[in-house]
Amino acid sequence: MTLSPPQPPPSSSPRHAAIQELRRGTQLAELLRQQVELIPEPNRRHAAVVNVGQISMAMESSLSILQSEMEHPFVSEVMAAPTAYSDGGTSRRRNGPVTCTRKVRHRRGRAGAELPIKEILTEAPENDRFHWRKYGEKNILYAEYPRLYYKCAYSDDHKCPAKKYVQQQSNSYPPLFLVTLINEHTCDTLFRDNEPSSSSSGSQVLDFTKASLSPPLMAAASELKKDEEDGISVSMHRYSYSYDEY
DNA sequence: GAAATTTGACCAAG
DNA sequence: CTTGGTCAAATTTC
Repeated sequence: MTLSPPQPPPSSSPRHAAIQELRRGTQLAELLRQQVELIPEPNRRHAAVVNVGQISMAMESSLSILQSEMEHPFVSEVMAAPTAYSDGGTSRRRNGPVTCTRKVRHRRGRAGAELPIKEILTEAPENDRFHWRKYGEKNILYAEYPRLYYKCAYSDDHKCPAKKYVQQQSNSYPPLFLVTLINEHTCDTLFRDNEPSSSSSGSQVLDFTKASLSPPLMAAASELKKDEEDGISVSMHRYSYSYDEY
C-alpha cells in the first residue's frame, strides 16, 4: 500500500484540509496495522491490532462527520470543547469528549439485570466534581492498561449506587481514558447544594497525581519533561479550568 | 488516628 | 476452566 503524497489542499477550506489529513491518517493507520500484525506474541499483537482498529474507527467516524457536514452544513455542530465531561445526568452537555450510553448486563446479582451506563472518552477522568473511592484494580485481557474501579464515596452513607471504571486507552500525551459511569448519583441531587465549596479547591475528587496512578500512566505524565510536581500541577490547572467552565 | 489506596482472594457468569 | 467485578485486610498517606 502506498501513501498518497501530502498534497496541498486544492482551493480548500480548512474543512477540506482536515478531511485530507484524516484520509492520510487512515492510510497511516492501515500501514501501522500491517506492521503490528507482525508482532510475534499473540497477546500483544491482538491488543495492538485492537488499538489500531480503534484509531481507524475514530478517524473514519470523524471523516464521515465532516463529510456529512459538507453535504448538510446545518446538521449537528461538532464543537472542539475543553475536557470537562458531562456529569451523571443532571446536565445534557454533549460536546467535548465522546460519550455514548447503553445498557449493560451486570455479572453479579440477578441474571439479566441491566444497569444504566455511560461511556466517555476523556483526558481528565478525575475531574467530574464527585467524590470517588477506589475499590479495585484489574488487568483486563488484551488491554494494555489496568481498569480502575471506583464507587461513590457516599455509597455507604447515602446508599449512592454510582460507580465508575477508568481505563487508560493510550500512552500518548495527553493520555486518553475510557470512563464508564454506572448508575446515577443519588447523593448528588440530595447533597450537592449543601457542600461548603471553598473557592479554590472545592471538592477534591480523584487525585491521579498520587499513588492511584498506574505505572504506565505515570510514565505518560513524566513525559512532560518537567519535574513531576510542576508538570502535573499544570495539567491540573487545565482540568480545574474546564471544571470552572462547566 | 482517620481516611484513602493497594492487592490478593473470592465470587458469579459464561 | 477463565474472566471481570468486588471485598476486605494490610498498608500508606495525610
